[in-house]
Amino acid sequence: MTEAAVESKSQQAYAAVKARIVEGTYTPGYRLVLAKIAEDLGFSVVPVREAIRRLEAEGLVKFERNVGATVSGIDPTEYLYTMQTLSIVEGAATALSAPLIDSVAIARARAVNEEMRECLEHFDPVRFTALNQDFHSVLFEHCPNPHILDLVHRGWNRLASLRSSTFRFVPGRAQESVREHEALLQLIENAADADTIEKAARQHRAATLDAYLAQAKP
Amino acid sequence: MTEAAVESKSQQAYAAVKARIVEGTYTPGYRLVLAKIAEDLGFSVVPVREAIRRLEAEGLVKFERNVGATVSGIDPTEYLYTMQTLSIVEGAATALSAPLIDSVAIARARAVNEEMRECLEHFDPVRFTALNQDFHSVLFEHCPNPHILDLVHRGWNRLASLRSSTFRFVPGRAQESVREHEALLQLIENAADADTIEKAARQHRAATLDAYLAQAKP
DNA sequence: GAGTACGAAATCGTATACGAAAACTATGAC
DNA sequence: GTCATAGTTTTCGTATACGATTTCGTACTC
Repeated sequence: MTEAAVESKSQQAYAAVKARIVEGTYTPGYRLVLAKIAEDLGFSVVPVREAIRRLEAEGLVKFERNVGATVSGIDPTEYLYTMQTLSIVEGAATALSAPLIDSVAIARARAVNEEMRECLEHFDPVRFTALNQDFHSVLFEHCPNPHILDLVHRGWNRLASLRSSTFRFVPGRAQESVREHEALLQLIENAADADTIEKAARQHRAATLDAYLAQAKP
Repeated sequence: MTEAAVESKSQQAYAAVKARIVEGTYTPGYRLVLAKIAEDLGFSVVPVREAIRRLEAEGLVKFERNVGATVSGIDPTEYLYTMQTLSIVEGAATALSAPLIDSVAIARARAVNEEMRECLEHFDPVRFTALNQDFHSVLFEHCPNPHILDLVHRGWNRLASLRSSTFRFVPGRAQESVREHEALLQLIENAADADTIEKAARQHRAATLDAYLAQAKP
């Protein structure tokens, strides 16, 4: 079992840079200099370049010809686009998954949601965010269409790069979110029709966007 | 006006290979050898490799470590995933665009659809397919969310690589499609509510998938 | 004749190198 | 003090080169 299956360097570079973006080491606007990253990782620039372009395709970085790459993010318009798209694909993913979710998974999701409620009391927004992803991951884990699941994950990644920005935290929204989770679980338990579930899931995401917009406007 | 704005070679390579896939020169399963393509284009392998990886990210080619790239496609399961996803994103794109479509665009779309009907009489499936894209492009051209539009285009590209396969042509489906287009235009003209339009657009794509499945099963 | 082992060829993955474009800096004119 | 300009530096884009891995063909064994 000498099983190597070493990742290619470009793959490693991809994972490394992505991690730094998602965890917030590289914040939006950060200039990604190929040579510098290559040196950090001990690779040459070629695999690093490949990694960066892949991240560009996923929307995590912005690449400008002969200038270089920067961590993308920020722009409220972009946030709107991403949330709107997520609303749609998450709605679809939930509706497609719902009939395949068994009572065990429901119980698991409910436990996660309960923990989220506790996070609110102890004011732990970081853990709350992580649990929120867990919650939805449980719902989606049997999604029959991997393409849609992939789109969901891409959206999450984009949002992750904005984590510490002002976008995420709107007063009162978190409490509402926990309530919506429970309502969603009940719809799934009761085998509500796909349309109803899709609409509820879509609304769940849309409400977060609306809360942000309402706060941002005035 | 010496306006140069030369495309980068990797960009040219991307466009060239993509075109060959979409137009059917490289059919699914075709082995894309970096060195060979590079020689054809007169570039070195580096930009070609970059282009191929970009196409991989879009799902047009499949890349295997230390082995190489092949034009992807075929698999009925993959077709199902793609069509299902397209159904969702096209539905959303149509619903979002509908309020922004003016009567001029409607007339244009209707003219295209009329031409599609004529194609059926002269049995010109190639032109029919092209016009079909034109039709939907008119509907989407003012789509307020570029992310969603991008997803639509990605789906189209995937399907394009399957063009000459059995997937596309199901007896009678084309006639139905033209009728559905007209119905869709009327919904938009009458400013039907977003839900109705979304459902109709979604169904339009789903029906093609269903027709294929019904034919494939028995 | 089928299957295995080994060697040659093909192809990929990555490093290094260098020309080209952009960004920065310093200098000078007004 | 501001703007324009020329020179320097940084960083990217691509070519070339070579080691690593896989594939293919051939010979050999049973």
